[in-house]
Amino acid sequence: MTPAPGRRRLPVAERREEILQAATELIAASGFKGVTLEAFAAACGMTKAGLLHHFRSREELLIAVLERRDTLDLANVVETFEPAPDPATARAIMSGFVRRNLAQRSLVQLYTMLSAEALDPAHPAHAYFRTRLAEGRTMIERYLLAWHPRPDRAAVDLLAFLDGLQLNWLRDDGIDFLAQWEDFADRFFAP
Amino acid sequence: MTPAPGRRRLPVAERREEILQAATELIAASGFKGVTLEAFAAACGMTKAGLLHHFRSREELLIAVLERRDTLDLANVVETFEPAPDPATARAIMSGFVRRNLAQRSLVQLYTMLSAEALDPAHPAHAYFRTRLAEGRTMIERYLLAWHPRPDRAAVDLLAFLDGLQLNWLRDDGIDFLAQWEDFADRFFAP
DNA sequence: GGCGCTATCTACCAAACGGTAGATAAAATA
DNA sequence: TATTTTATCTACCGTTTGGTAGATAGCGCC
Repeated sequence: MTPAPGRRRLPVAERREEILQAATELIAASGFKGVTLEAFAAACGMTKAGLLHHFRSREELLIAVLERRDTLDLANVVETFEPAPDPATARAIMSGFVRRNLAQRSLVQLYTMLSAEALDPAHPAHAYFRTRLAEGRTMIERYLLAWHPRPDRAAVDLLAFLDGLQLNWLRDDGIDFLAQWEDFADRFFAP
Repeated sequence: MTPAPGRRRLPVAERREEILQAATELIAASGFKGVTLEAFAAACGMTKAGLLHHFRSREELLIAVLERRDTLDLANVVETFEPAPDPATARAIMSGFVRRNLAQRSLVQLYTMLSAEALDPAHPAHAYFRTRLAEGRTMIERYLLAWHPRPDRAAVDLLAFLDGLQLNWLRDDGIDFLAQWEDFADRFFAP
């Protein structure tokens, strides 16, 4: 990537971050199965061996990518749910969430591709996604949709629509994500 | 698979069909990238070389799998759309579609995993899914939802919800697909 | 029963893969 | 400047991969 004349030596934290960023983009583009160690390394101007000095295996790199996204993204969302909001606030919260996703297309694609790959029980991230997504749904059901007559059904409804809309938006960026969301929300949060 | 004592010789059409069925299930379980030629072959009790006698490459096998599903599944749906139905009929048609999908979980998983993999422009099935899904959406928009004030938006809404619900159902089969669908339909087809 | 066709097999190959071992060089410290 | 530390590299290994070449055997037809 950089026109390194020979060898570029970075402090550990910095190099790790650089690798994780590059890996995130690569996985977003081609899925985890679709990217080789060599490719991960080349993307930040190193060799396989150099990368493996920071992550002991390709699989460990994947886990690190996922955990990084968690710490970056989840922390500031949790407290938003206290106290349990009314419908209008819930809608506003979700709209904020939608808007943030809209601005991070490649990250959305990472999660979409990976979580589909990981439907296979043999996939290294299978367990991660199972628990991660179940937790997310429970949280939405308990806090965000506490006002709803059937929070369990509603949570599945909401997540299904958002997941599906993301998927279709990734396939065809002509889709007006925000407008579609507001349409849905009009019905979903109606009295 | 079969306890073939030595060598099992089948008529071409029969063998091709057997291979395609097995491949469909394997891809459904692990995605296309996740299954090797050897695995495809072994699943119907052959060797790689034997399989490659029927499909010249692994990629050609994938295309054949997709085209087979098209011919099996699409033909009898098209005429259902003539003439353009009213809302109640449209809902009934979609319910039928949902019910059929429910009965073919592994086929649904095949499409879900593959179409996510194929978000990568370098994927062998990328073009296939782009055109296939766009056509489907157009058809729904023009015929099935002709009665709707905004058929374009509605088509995206409907497909997004169904895709997302499928995805979540594959992740967690505790989800009551049919009930969720009827919930959604109550709102979607409301006056 | 003998013959031809071809579906299938055994054996192999080159390339790509994840990962390891040991050499090298860039900083930090003294 | 000399020494230590360690981030990075070069070179390699064993395995798995998609695919090929040529031998073998099951079936239809005379």
